[in-house]
Amino acid sequence: MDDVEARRRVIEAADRLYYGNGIQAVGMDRLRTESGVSLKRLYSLFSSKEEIVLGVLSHRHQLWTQGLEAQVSQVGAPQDRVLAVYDYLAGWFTDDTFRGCGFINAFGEIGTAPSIAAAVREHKESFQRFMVGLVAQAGGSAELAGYLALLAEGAQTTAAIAGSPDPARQARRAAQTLISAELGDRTTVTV
Amino acid sequence: MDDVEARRRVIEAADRLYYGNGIQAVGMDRLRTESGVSLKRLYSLFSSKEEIVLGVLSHRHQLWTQGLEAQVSQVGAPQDRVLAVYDYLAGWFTDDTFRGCGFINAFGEIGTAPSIAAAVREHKESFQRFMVGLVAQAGGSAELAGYLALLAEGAQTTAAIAGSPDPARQARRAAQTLISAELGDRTTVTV
DNA sequence: AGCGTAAGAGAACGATCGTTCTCCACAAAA
DNA sequence: TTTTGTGGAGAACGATCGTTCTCTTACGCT
Repeated sequence: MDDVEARRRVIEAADRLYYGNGIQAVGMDRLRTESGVSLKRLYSLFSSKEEIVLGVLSHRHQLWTQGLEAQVSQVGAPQDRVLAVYDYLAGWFTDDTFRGCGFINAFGEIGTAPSIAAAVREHKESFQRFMVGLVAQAGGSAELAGYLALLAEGAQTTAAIAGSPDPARQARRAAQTLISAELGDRTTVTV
Repeated sequence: MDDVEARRRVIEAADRLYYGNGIQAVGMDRLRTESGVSLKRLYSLFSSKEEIVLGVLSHRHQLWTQGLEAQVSQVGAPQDRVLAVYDYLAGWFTDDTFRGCGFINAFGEIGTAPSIAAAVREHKESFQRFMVGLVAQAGGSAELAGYLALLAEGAQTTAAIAGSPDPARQARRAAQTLISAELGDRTTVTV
């Protein structure tokens, strides 16, 4: 097993364990057992647990971004591409391992560590930028994109706590209303 | 110091420490030191740390509810009473100890404990009911109330992570748009 | 074959976790 | 004054934390 493969196994196991149980609740011994990577190797690949957490967040950011872009790319009409964000959320919320946004959870638990707080902030800023671009393609303002991002964030926490995927559809309908209010209804082409 | 006063000191210290540092990061020794209540007394007042966390959540629920109702009660016009929710958030977000919603944080960190998850769920359901009532007074639907609750939830996490109180005002403007879309603009009386 | 070295398993380290127990001081009752 | 008992301070408990170290095995090189 080379270093690349070992890192992959560690990050994958850590992501699953930290996300499902909380970060502090999972010790290095458990991570060793479930990743199959010895403690010595773990500490040669990562300098500390905090580095592993940062690696997990980076990995999660990639998965999120790729999944989101894949969902959006399946849709053509600019306004529907914006709404596809909430369809992506709806699919995620029905995953039975769903337990809210891993970044928000990490921030609440160990956001006092500056490097963790920074990683979470960057992820959320990246999502904001993504929404601004997507909304701009539909002719909408950055202000509108901010509203739609708030709805997406609210849907994530509400779905996690209520244990229901419904907030995704609810957020989608609210987004439709906000888009229509700024842009008018463009489901039929106007010239 | 009677039991009532001792409980008050424990809950107050625990709330401050857990909210500011995360729950698992604060041990019973620190809680003993900062509350001034001995470990023996602590365990005669509460059967376990989990009971203390539940007490903190209950206390936080009371503070939140009272503060919210106080803010809303200062306003007369039904639509403005709805918007006062976001003014309450704006005030909270500027508190320099603000670190997001304590319930969301607790859920992410130790939501695997059923009693904690239940307490968080009840708090959020209570807020949903509050919004439904408030929106109904303005002639709005439960569906609209759901949208406005999502905005409030999203504003809390976004403000915490971005470290800015601005999402409160952003959510307020989005809420205004959603209210106008369902009810029309009622800032001047229409007959 | 003999030697050097990297990596494995997991014991060990000091610290701290939640919880319990011991010991002592002081106040009320006899 | 002596006895009894309640509650405080904090030591102690076993477990587990993140991290390091030891010991052993096994493989590459000459």
